Amino acid sequence: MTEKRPFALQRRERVMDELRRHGSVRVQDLARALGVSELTIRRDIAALAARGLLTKVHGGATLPSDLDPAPPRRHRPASTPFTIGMVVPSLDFYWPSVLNGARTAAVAVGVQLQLRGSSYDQAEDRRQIGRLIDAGQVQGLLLAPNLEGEGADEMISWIGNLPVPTILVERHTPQWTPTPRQLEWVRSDHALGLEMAVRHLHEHGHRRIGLVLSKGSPTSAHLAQGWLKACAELDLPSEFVVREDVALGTPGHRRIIEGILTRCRRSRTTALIVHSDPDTMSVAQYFGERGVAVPDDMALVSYDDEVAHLAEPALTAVRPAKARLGRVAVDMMVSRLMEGKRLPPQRVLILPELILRDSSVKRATSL
Amino acid sequence: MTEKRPFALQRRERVMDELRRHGSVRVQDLARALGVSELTIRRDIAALAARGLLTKVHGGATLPSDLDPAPPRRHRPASTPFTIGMVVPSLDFYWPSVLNGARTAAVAVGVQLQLRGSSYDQAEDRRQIGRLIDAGQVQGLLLAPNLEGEGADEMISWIGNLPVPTILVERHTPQWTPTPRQLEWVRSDHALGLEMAVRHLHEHGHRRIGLVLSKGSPTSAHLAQGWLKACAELDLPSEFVVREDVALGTPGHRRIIEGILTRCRRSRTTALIVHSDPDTMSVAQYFGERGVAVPDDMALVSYDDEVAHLAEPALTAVRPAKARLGRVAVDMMVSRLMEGKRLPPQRVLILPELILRDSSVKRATSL
DNA sequence: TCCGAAGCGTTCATATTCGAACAACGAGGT
DNA sequence: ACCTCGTTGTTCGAATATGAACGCTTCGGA
Repeated sequence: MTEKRPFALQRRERVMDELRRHGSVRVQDLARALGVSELTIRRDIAALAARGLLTKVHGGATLPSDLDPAPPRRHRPASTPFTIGMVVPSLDFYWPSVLNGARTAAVAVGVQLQLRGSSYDQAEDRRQIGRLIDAGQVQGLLLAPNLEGEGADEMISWIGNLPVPTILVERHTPQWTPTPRQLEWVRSDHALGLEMAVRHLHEHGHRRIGLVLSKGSPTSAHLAQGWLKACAELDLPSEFVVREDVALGTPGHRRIIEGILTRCRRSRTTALIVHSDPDTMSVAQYFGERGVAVPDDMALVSYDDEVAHLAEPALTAVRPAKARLGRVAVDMMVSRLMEGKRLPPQRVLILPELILRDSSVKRATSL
Repeated sequence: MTEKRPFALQRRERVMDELRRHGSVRVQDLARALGVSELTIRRDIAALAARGLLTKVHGGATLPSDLDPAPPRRHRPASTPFTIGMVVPSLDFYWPSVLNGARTAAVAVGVQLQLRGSSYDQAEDRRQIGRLIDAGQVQGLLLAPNLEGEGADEMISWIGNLPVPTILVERHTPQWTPTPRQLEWVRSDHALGLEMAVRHLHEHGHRRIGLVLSKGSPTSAHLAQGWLKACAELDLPSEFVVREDVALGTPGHRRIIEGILTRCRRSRTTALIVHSDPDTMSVAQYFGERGVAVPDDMALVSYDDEVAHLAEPALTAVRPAKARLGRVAVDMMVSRLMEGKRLPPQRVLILPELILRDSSVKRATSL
């Protein structure tokens, strides 16, 4: 069996990923987690530090800090001393990739990016945004606040009246917003992503398809919408929708998946689209245990391609272009800061991609 | 079956495929799997890396990563020998401003722009597009074809299969398009523009508003849609819609306007939104002749701010950001040409602006 | 202030991978 | 038939990635 050790670059990506998630990393932990010597990790960290992507500290590394005694020798024409604030609801799910793209873009155009983690809670969103504003350091804001439920309208109008330009990321508003200027946003077209998944399965003969949505996610609404649209257009039954988290850690997930399996059998459903890779992997695993072969007995498509390629079989997945999202957001903000109000508001949809792997169609070509 | 070794191109497809599936590939595995020498695989990887489709690492390759120490070619400031073709349906109405923006952007980034005028006719569109393709001079196309009526679906799939990347301008498609890649577009959010006009009038007390749409324009559909949406949201009657051209040159325009006036009086309509400046001016003029004061007896908002400021009184108007549109289209195409397929498809809405002048509200400040 | 331990980085060793140079091969064109 | 051009394979010295050893540095408590 071939050594299944990740490449150096992947290791470094992992370092940056851990950093974004936890703000700091320890050499020891990483060495253990990746199964390499500490020295190797140190070398990785040194390389990343040399490019100003992190700050080396005794025992590990942290996010780049201005207090870093070794200043990054980036010879960028820092002609735009802008600082952009960014508030995202989570630092360990979905958003790290977005931040990655944002950071890269920021470095490329020479602006600072100031990050705040929030939660999926409106009060917390406002607190974090308020902190950034009050500090007076940021000239623009990229926000992904919670815009569901009660306070949505008020939140929108609050955001629209902030003293600095604002762009929503992965959020959208009613078409018209009661703000001095119409709010701008950039978001993934999740509805289209789901539609792509449905059409892919339809093309391969599936006529009864199920949808498993995670419970709390703001994307669920878009996914459901795309689902309904696709089913209507293709003349498929659209009643099979489950709204449950079924990832491995969830209490009772086995019982829930068993329920899904039963329902699939009863309705002769031959394909499932599941939101979030961990959930899909959990489903795939349970199905495997119960003798349901993927993709032969049941085709699976995951939504949100983070770790789908690590599953066995590798999962076909819809991949929102998260890095691009972050990049476009930063670019838009920079344009706005440079051109000011002259620039008409703009709303951008980034289309996801469908990555074909092994969980939806039997491979024609074998290794 | 003969041991048929795949062609180089297929091999590279395979590399990319494997990459998408598993996130990384190693030279050894591929060489073994494809029955070629490692060097060959390395050469493939090098070629793909040069196009930015993957990141080379010791031992194999990974998906393009921002940590790539050898980043793709930064755009050469002087020598981007791209030529972008652009086909627009008219050279004397609406489109000149768009072309202006496109031309400016093209000059700014150093690409050629090759222009073709078409008509609002599908056959002519295809002929013009075909000519550009056949000449073999253009690397990308910005198109504004007629996508209404019968042949729309076929037109869309024809465009989606052209051998060069394509971006629709001021057009849109069904969310999902039956094309290898989802079509991209950039367009004005006319529906929102009209909604802004309605809300503006509503804010100033108007409760019975009329809409005059021009007959042949592809924007009419969007305007009608925004109209219905706004009226529904504001709880206004939405039945007053006229679809007639009423500009000064139109035969019978006085009779039509007289009809509109009568209808306004009967339904106690106090505000009109009229598509196209010349039509609005014509209405304003006729109303003036008939003793209907603008804005006191009748508020007017024009759609499409070309000459609205020249009217007397100056017309409040919704202004689609046409120059911006052209510029964004060119920028998008340049990104696509430089970054290739790596770039996920993108769809952009440019929001119009409402320009307040004298035809909709009595000026508070009187001289 | 000092001390021990954990962490760090230099140097060397080793396995692996890379790519330049040249040879071999095969498909088209003349 | 011949040539040419582009692709592929082989060989081999160079480059790279990693790890072990060992002395130096830094940290955090006494």
